[in-house]
Amino acid sequence: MDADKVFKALGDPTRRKLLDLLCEKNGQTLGQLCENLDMARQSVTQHLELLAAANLVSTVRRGREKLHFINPVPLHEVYARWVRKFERQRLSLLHDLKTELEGEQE
Amino acid sequence: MDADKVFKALGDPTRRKLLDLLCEKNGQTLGQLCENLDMARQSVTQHLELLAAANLVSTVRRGREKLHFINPVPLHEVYARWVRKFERQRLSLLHDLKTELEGEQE
DNA sequence: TTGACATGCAGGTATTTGCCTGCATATTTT
DNA sequence: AAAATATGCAGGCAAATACCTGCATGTCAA
Repeated sequence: MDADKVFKALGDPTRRKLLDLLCEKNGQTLGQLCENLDMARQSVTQHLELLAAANLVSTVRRGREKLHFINPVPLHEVYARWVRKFERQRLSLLHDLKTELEGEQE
Repeated sequence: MDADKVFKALGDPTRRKLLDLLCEKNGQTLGQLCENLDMARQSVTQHLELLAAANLVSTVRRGREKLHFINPVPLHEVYARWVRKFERQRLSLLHDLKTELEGEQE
């Protein structure tokens, strides 16, 4: 998994909205997704390409349509490998120092 | 919490490295952080400003130094409010459809 | 007080990004 | 086959981004 691509992909609100849309209804076509995204089709395509590069979305061709499916695995991996360690960190010691110092000056 | 700022802040590898550095040793000065980040001090400052804007880092002045502290709360909030719903989603029905369709063409 | 040190401020530039339009291709429908 | 539909490809532009350098300010120590 390329964590950088995942974070980059999530860094844009349009792309997060695309994931939201696919979360509501998986397997939507490009056209369907465009209906909810006040911008040109080609822009949506580019966003979807980035999501696909991050492996957050995979596609299936069905005739002239292209169906888009969300893949939650990279999200979970990013959380498990990266976010988690910040959550359960014992920052308390230095956090107390910080709070103390803040009390001095604020 | 401004989720957009948090995602934006996390979208850059340098800023994630800054969080990593602060995770290893909280309360570091700008100078200390620069030592680990092969780029000009001013660039690091700008990255730290973005992290602060996302409330991922808070600072305390101590004399001529500026101490940087990591704040894991926005990370947890982003996970709880946004990432989580993708993890425990029942994408199975349509996922099965997708798998089936993939089988047809691949 | 003077010099060394830590950071702040103000631009300047090259690259990336997000968006667009115009035309091409592929598939279905009539 | 021809028209309608769904998507792909190529290029172009403005704004944002990630860097930088040079100078200013504030703080500590000799």
